[in-house]
Amino acid sequence: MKKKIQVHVADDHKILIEGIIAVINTDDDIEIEGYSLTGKEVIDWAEKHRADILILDINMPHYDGIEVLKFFKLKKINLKVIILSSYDDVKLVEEMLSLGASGFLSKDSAGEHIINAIKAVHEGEQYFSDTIKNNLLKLYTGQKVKAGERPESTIAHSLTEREVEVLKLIAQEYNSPEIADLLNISQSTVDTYRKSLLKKTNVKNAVGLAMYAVKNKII
Amino acid sequence: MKKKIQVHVADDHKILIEGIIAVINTDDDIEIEGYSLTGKEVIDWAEKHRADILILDINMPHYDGIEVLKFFKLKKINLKVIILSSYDDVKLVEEMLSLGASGFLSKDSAGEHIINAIKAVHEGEQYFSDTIKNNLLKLYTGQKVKAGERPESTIAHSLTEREVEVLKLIAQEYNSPEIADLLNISQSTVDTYRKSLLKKTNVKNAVGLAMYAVKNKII
DNA sequence: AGTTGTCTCCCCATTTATGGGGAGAAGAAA
DNA sequence: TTTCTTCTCCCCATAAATGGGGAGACAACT
Repeated sequence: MKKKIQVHVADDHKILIEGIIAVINTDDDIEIEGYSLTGKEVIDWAEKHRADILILDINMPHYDGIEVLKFFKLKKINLKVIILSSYDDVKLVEEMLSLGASGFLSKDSAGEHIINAIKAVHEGEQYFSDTIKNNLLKLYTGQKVKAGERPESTIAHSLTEREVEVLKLIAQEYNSPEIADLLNISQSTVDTYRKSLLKKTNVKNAVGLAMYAVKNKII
Repeated sequence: MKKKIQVHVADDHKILIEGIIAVINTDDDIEIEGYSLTGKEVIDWAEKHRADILILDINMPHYDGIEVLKFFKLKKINLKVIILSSYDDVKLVEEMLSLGASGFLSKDSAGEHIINAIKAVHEGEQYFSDTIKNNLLKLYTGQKVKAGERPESTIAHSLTEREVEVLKLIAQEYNSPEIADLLNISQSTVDTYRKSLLKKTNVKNAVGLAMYAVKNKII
């Protein structure tokens, strides 16, 4: 008998985990190795255990999916990861690809796609659910992409370190005088960063910057 | 044979719906009437169909759970609703209670609780999952609550409809002149709403308002 | 040696936002 | 009827944010 594909599931919503387990149990080639409810649990698990595939939610308490992927990269843990993302997370696909993710499943997609994703990724392929593919298309329309090239990132336009620092503080309701004080620079400098942040992120005002920070998980 | 309890499920994540259906199918007294993937679908469904219990996610595209409840109230649709909430939504419990919700299930809780919740609510009781109860306790610690009285809301201080409208627009990067134009009111009025929003939500500035809107799923 | 990027600071001006107050009209609730 | 809430608008003033420009110091890279 062929060895079954071992799958570990990480999501903070237990009901969703139960759903995935229920779906996976309908397939004879795959079995659940276990599950984790927080990013920390995933990291702890990964240090002592192994599975063929990890299904990973991005948005979890106590270390989110991105941090988990970074940890794997740092520790050179080689594990095939399928990202389970909600519609908002699509913009992070590139970052997650570069961090070693192999597949992307939208939570909107039907459970049956999980099976296909697991099998494809297990064979070494990449897998993107239709919803994700459509959202990616929307995101990149207007950008010409030559074959073999990756499109330029539309987001996180290489903000500099200092800009990110200022952005974080703006998103935490600090105003310019306060930020100047916290970073030990003049208010003029802070205002200069505000201007460059507005240009680079292409938003209208501080509220836009805060929303940008949220969407790009900068805070 | 006793008639089974008919349940309709509304959530934008199909996998989660499948999980709930799988759990519910383990119980002989309950059966799934159908499901909806957006708030709009729920409203359309409610106009023509009926079930005993609706399990409703708060955070959905195209009319969120709150709006669905408001619609029910407006149309005097009498349907027992169990809210399926993620950890962030707890602060909205009071608002949803006043809108007629009968139960609150955390997505963190195990699937078995769904069965208990459905049966309790069907008997006319209220049901709160432990996670929700704990979070509510945290929220209200420090406030003395006399028996029989409802604690005063610490947040979401019953923002008025108009305030919520303005808040949504602020969180979408509109400034006061633009909001005045969009709502056909004077800029003075918009600024009055800004002030009352700042007081009620206890944040420092427009960025804080936007973050409040995000946290409370108002946008 | 020259270019480029980042960090730092300043000038100017205008527009927005914030903070305090008051107040009328309409409707709901007590 | 009186009270309360909500929505609407205004006055005042100061603080903050935005938009344009320039510019020096320093490190890294070509």
